Amino acid sequence: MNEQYQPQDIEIQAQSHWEENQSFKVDADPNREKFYCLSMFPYPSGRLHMGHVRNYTIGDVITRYQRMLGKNVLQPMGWDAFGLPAENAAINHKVPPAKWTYENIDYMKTQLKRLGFGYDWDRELATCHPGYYRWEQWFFIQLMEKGLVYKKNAMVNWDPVDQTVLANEQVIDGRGWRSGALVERKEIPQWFLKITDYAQELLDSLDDLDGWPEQVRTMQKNWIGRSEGVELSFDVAGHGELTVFTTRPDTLIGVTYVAVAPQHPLALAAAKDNAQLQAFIDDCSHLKVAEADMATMEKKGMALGLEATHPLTGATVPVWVANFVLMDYGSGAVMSVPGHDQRDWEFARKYDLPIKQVIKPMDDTPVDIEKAAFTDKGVLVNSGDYNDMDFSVAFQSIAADLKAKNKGEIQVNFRLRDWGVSRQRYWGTPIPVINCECCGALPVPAEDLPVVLPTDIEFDGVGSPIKRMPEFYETTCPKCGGEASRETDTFDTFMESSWYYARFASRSSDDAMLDESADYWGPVDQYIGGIEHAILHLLYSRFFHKLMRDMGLVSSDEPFKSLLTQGMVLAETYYRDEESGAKQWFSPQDVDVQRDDKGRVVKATLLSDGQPVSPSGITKMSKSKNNGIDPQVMIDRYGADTVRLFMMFAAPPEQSLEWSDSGVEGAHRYLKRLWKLVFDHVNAGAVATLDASNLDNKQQDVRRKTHETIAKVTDDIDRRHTFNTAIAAVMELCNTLSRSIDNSEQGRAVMQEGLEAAVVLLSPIVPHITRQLWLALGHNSNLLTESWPAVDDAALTRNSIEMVVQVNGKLRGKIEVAADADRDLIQHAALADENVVRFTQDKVIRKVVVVPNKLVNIVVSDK
RNA sequence: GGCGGUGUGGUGAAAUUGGUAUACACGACGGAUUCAAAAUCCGUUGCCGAAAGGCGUGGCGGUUCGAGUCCGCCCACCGCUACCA
Repeated sequence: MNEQYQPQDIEIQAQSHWEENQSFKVDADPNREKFYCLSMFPYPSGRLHMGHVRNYTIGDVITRYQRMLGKNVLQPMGWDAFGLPAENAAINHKVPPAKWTYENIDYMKTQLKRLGFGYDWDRELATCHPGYYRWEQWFFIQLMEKGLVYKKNAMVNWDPVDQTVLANEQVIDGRGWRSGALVERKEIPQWFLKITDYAQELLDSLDDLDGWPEQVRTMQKNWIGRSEGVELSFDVAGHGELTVFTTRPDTLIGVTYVAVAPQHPLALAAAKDNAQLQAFIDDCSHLKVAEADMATMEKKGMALGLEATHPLTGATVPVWVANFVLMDYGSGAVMSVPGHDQRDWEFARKYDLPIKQVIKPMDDTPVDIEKAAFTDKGVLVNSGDYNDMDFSVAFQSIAADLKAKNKGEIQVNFRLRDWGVSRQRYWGTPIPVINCECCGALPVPAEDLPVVLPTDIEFDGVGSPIKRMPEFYETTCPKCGGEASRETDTFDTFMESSWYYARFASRSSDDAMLDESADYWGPVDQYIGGIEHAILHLLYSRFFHKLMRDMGLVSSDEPFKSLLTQGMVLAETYYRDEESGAKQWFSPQDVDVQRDDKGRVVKATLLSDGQPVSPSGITKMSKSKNNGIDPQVMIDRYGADTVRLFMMFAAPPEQSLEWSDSGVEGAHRYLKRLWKLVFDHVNAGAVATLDASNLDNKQQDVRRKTHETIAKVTDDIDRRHTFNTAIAAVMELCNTLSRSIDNSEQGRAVMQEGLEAAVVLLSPIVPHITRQLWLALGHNSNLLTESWPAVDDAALTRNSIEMVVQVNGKLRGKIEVAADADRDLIQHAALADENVVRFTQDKVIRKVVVVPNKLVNIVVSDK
């Protein structure tokens, strides 16, 4: 054993050993318990970032731990390879997206291997490979045939200069990011998947996902947004019926106007001979199609000059157009009750529309409807026959009256909208559809799949190149044989990431999307990824899984049994103001920080010129703030184990993690100390067999610490996933061991047991150094499959326990009592404690609370 | 705007079921070693106070023998918001 810890040598050695022995290759084996551990696959952006390192370290730790429990463990890795950044890179660097993507994959793969992650690389996949996306095309065709797919017009952000559709992130302050042109909203035909058909099931089965964080389930529940209400219609003179949905039919008598979306047929019709109205509608077309922007913009509207007849009272109310009503959602129209809805109230105030109170509080507290809307449920007033009814009675009787008049009925509504999967982009899976003038939109016949995306192209950012490639889109109709053209839109990349977990399990299936091993490995036992995916990716995957189930491809109901959502990786930011007024951002690694004698930061200067820079807080590592730390630099400097250890130690996985150079050095220092501790022990010669019944008190204390640590670390890794406290516990054990050097025969045996425990417990986190230390401690077995250490309960027993004594809740003393002491004895000892007496002697003792094994609280008051 | 989360020493954090607030680290300070520095090792380190003791988990209030933890209101910051992945 080398006296110096040399991470670069031992890590490369360990990694080639694993590679040569195919240590992480697995096959389905029905006789063994399986465990499928999956981390969200990366987008191949160029280099790994710290968020990847964190995500994949967590996954690797869990994988290695589960393997040591004796399970058949699968941990695959692949590439979410389609997407917008490849198109941006193509524009900026004049590299075709495919070439750029595959080069990135090659580089990032070497990085993942250098970090020691135990993946079964035989299962690697890239979603941009036709062998992968052909099954997605096949699946879409099955969905078309089952009627789960339809085409309709939907809104996009349109750049009139670049003649292209923009993603929300490409719209900056209402303008196209490249052209600077004012972005317009435009309706174009797009494909949709009927996720709303599964809304109820997606909601119901959330209750079964007890391995998911409560917050993610809540977010999904709110996103699906089931509500019970009434769909009803108003007659609009000369235009027929206008349908609206409301969850508050009890307020129906309080309707003072109705509002429609700017793109609503009623608004468009009214604008034909009203230039002002047309201008307003045009103005509304310069809005981003993002929910956040819609919700925070100024609420504006205009009267259409149309009147709607109230379905119950027969009164007429004006019809308005309002910019906050969404055409894509519901019927594109809402009824407005300014008295009992805050947004309606503000709108009514702004445009002088009447506000009518029809609900009062249950307890008759006065309400001033002139100051704000009263939005709570209550009792009806000013509502004729419905007066004095409470919410649920009013709900039912108004719904019944509407039904009797054939004007409405009770309906369940979901906030969830169908999933628009068309993207007007090049770098994605071609939608396998042929458009024929005679026969309409038809699926590409299964035997013609895949529809391969041409990769030998020039990409200039003005539209998608395949829209200009007749050799791609010109084809014949599979039905009539006439001239037809292919769809040139591609799929939303969420399509690829919605089923990759299942494909990993049946990676070798050549003639089907999935084979029977999808059911051996699935569902995923532990899924790990960023919290930012809490809604969309995780909901779409759950939807896809149910679609695949209903097609007989898998038998489980849900794709991911347990979910761990990891926090972001943050770093300090530093900047200088430039003359242009812009900020220049400096990498934290180029900045020197000076502290006062309390350790507070007083000054930051740039290493290169010694001049000051301004700190600007801690934010997510990003290119724009130049505060990303390259994992590769850290691996080269300290080794993979140090990076892994720091990542796991700095914060619990679900919280955000702040990068700290000195924290990394601390992690490295600890590994050096551990190495030295083992080296000194091994160097002192052979070790006798442990005789647990023949130890002195100190040896028993050390041994107890060893077994307490095994219990704590097992619980932390297995149940809590708090790797930071697991590491802290092993550090404590090492501190105890290094302070208790005992060269007696049994002292050395206790040390051997303690060091072996530390090495095995840490092995999932720092697999390279522990492999070497395991060998040094005299083992030639494979640490990867060594069984996880068991707690010896006998080692945990104590003769006496320390208990805390409080007086009125304040700590006043500590007492040592026998482990089996009864309540009276404990109380007696507590009251007799010298310091406790000082605080009780002039007082009256009101009560004594004894909490076994913990504390005694003596409640006193003045005489 | 909506939904979800976070807030504890100089810093990252710990306290798992309402029971000793600050484990484990980082930083800082003091010391040993060294020609010197780095590295390493040892010690001190929540705040106020000479001490006794008091105060202290974003703020205000409540429940309890006892609250970082439970309840109510408020503040600040972060994530998602349907075409970023």
